Amino acid sequence: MVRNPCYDKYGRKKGAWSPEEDEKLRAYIQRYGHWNWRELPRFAGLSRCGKSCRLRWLNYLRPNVKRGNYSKAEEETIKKLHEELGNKWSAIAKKLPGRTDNEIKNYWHTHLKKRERQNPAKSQVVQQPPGTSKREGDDQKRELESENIHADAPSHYILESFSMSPESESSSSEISTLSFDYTPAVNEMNWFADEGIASSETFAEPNENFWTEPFLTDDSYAQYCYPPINASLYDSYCGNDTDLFPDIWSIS
DNA sequence: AAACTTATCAACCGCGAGAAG
DNA sequence: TCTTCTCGCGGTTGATAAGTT
Repeated sequence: MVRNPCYDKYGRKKGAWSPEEDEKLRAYIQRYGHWNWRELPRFAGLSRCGKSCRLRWLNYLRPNVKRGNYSKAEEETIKKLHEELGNKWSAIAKKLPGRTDNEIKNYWHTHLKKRERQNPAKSQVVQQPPGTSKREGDDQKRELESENIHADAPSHYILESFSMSPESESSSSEISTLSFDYTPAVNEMNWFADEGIASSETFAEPNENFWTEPFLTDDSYAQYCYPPINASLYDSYCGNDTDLFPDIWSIS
């Protein structure tokens, strides 16, 4: 279901994420936040483009991301908001805590859109029509199961007011919005360590210039850089405007 | 059992908005 | 203003699981 790993012309990995990459990214962001997506993979030791890291974090690694099993309430919310907002997936996702725009978009295209077409007059969840594939039937079964699980699930307005406990909040997407407007002191970073990040030791503590140095300019930062390269050559890391990378990456 | 078809969803791509210089 | 850069969004792709013939 995932794309095979491959490498772009700059040597950056594309396709499916390995558990090791996931762990590196998760540990890095939970420890330091995502201060700059473009630069992040370099510091996190990932040969990925920032965009890919961002997507992976938001859609998969971020705490409190719910997966699968949409409740009826969530489904109704999606349908209703889609009627109101159209394909504003990110806006819809904001109303569904734990769901990502990508996931909602996928869900819409694979489940709801089809049903809307089959029964445009009715925005209710409809019974499985005869002749529908077995797989669809399984989906409905899963949906019904999830419906039971979430029998008391609130409407989207209630979902909207969903608030996380202080504990979950501290380990949730709030972290994902941490920017370097907020410059944590080293002891404050232990806050992340409290999350029980197994590989938090992967990253050495930065020196005091770490957060204000936009680019690697000397070897003292090499520990954050994988593969170790001259940062000045890294400038267009995630852009489409450099031919330097084949050589750079081939060094490692 | 094999070949073919369909559904799913993670991930990629391109573009636009907004911020900063 | 204009340019550059980063981020986020929405559309699309493609590998693979699941179903059908």
